[in-house]
Amino acid sequence: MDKRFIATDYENKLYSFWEKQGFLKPKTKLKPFTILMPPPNANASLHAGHGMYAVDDILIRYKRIRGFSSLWIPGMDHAGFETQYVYEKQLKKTGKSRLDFDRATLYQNIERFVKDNSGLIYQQFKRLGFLADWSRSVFTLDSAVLERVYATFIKMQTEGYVYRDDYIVNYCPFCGTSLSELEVKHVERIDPLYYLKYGPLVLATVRPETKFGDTALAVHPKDKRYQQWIGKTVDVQGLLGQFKIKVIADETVDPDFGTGVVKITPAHDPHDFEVGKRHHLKVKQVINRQGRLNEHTGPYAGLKVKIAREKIVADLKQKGLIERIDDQYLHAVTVCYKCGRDLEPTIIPNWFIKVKQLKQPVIKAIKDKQVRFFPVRYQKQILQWLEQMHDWPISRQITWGIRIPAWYDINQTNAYLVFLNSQKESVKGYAQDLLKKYPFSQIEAGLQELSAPVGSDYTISVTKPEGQYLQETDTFDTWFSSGQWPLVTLKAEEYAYRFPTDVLGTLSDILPFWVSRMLLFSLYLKKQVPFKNVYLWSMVSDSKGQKMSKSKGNVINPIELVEKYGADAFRASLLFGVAEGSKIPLTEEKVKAMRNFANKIWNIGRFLEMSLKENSTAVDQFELIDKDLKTDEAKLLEEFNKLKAKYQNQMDRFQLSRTFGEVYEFVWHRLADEYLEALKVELRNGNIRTLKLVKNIFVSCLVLLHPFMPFVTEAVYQEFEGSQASLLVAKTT
RNA sequence: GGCCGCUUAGCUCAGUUGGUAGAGCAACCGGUUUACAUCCGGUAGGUCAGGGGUUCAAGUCCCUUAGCGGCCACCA
Repeated sequence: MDKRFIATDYENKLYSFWEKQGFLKPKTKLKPFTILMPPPNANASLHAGHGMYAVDDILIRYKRIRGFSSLWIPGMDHAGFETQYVYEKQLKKTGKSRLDFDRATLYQNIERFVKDNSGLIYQQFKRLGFLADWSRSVFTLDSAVLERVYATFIKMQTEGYVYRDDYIVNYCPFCGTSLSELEVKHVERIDPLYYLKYGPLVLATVRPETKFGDTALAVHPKDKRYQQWIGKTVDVQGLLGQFKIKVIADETVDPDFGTGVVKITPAHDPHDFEVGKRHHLKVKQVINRQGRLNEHTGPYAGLKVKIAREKIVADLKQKGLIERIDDQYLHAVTVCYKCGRDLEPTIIPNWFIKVKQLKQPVIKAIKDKQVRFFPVRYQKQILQWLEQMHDWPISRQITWGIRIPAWYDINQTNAYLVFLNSQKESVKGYAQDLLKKYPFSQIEAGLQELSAPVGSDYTISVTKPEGQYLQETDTFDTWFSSGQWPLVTLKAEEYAYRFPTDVLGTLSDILPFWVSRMLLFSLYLKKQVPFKNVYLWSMVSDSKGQKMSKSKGNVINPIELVEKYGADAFRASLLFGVAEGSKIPLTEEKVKAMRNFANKIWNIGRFLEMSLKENSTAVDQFELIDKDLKTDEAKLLEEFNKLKAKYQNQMDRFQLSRTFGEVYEFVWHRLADEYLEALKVELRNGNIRTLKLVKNIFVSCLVLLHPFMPFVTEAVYQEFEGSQASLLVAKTT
């Protein structure tokens, strides 16, 4: 044995050994243990956060050693929004944009882009030693997944869970899609607050450019200052001339904000949209999806929001319609979590899932502990989130994803269409007008976008119906398909045996997006929870607890660490001394410390191997009986047995970090520092009585450590037992 | 504003039903005739955020204050 454990000499060799031995696949006819891997983005490469997938691997190996039929099924996610964003960024470098392509071509291009960039992450997972059954990998755009997603959608449609409605969504004009409430970020910002004169009243707003879409003014019903105006109509001098507007009373108006009077713009503000619904106000859109003012805004039509605002403010000032400006107004703005730009609340017809009934079984299952959360505090969080979950908008205005299988008869539906004509020019307009100028086939071939008004008839079908039908251009929200992950990864015949699966290990921040949706779909379609335990981990951060990001320049490339210190060291560093559910600071120092531990394990093995060899004749003849143990020997054995009992107990409760720490402590500071140091003296005196005992204890420790540090433990074990031996099937006490 | 969590050695953090504090890294002193210097032995360093309470005994339980963080809601 070498003086040191050189990880790179062993890792690839051992991994292919495990592969050849068939350890990536489960043994049948044993108690099942199943984990579904959270599918990483298909075009992703390994980042530090993926390191925590090691948690799954630890459990898979632990259970395998304990005699379970461990199965870890991997997969990849098409990650609609994320991927299209990355693709478009790259496209931009070539001077093009998605608008240069028809939908079908764009899809194909992204598909090729993903194909070219995928697969790398599995290679990197293998370097980390993951015992997943790669042959069973599922991609979220595989035909089996599509079938499942369509079938679910059709079932939901049939059972009345699907509807279309105009909805005010957070629309990102830059990314060209609406974002769910979970995908928006709130940032605090100082903006000017304008006090505008509306006839006899004055109101405060940060968005004067939406004034053309105002359909009411509102005050608090108990506000003494404005009682006389409630229900009345006031005459207002505006930029486009004189107009009348009604004053309404609504409880949600904060009398302390500004003057206590607010303008209601249902088309461009979520709160106003709700108020508008309550008071049956007109919805008047004045900003389009490109983030520009539209034809209802007179001279401002065509201007981008920010520029329009400046101009409008200037004109208002000139006309004396601004009372004052508070330029130190601190408020929260919703921005796109992806590109960081201001979102434009916009009315867009959307597809929705009614969740009121669907979520009830989920809440019940969680309360009944059919699913358990580790750490437990997340149980409360997900319950809180479910309680106030409202209807789920499942449509996204992006191309990369599963296209909603709804078809519109274009002669009956006056949909808004955008397509590229045969000269590759962009044409926009309503179907009825366009069909007079262009043949249907040209519209169909060049189609980029279709937006059918709410209430349009549609046909749900996986294939195109007979006639002049165009398919919905919206795709399903990524989580609509990945939410059905547990229902597309197992084979039909496995459900009786492996479902619900045992553990879902994933990042805590996708608890609402993913975990809750999987529960929802699974309980809806299978009447069962998809997994019994949810193990949540947090962000891997830098040494100061800050999130790694390119802009901060604190990104650590895990593969570099693996190359330098070994996969075991990297894995262990993410577990050692980390509280379950807390942030996981990753530092090179820590990886180094764990590399040292791997080396320690190696050298304990080396020492024992050398000692056994030197004294082989004496050792062979000597048998130590339990009752002959001296106090310190008995004590060591007792401590080890205690550790082992604790180990099992804690591992089953997912206290991985603590368990690992305790084994570390025992192996290094107890077994090596104390016992082996004492044993050295004995050996010098030719006393070999405990050598076998210590070796057995050490090998048992290797078993305990194996899930955490698979490579070094297996390497040492093979030094003892030969190159075909494996801890994964070792028979130890 | 609602719910949850955190505050322990210079840094990052452990500390399971309450029994006078630990690890890793960093620092200091000493030690290499071969298991490992990726090591061993030792030293220093904490009024366990502040205050109050329960108890024979509190880092650990209860109340409270402050600061930090997470989730949610609001934000015209």
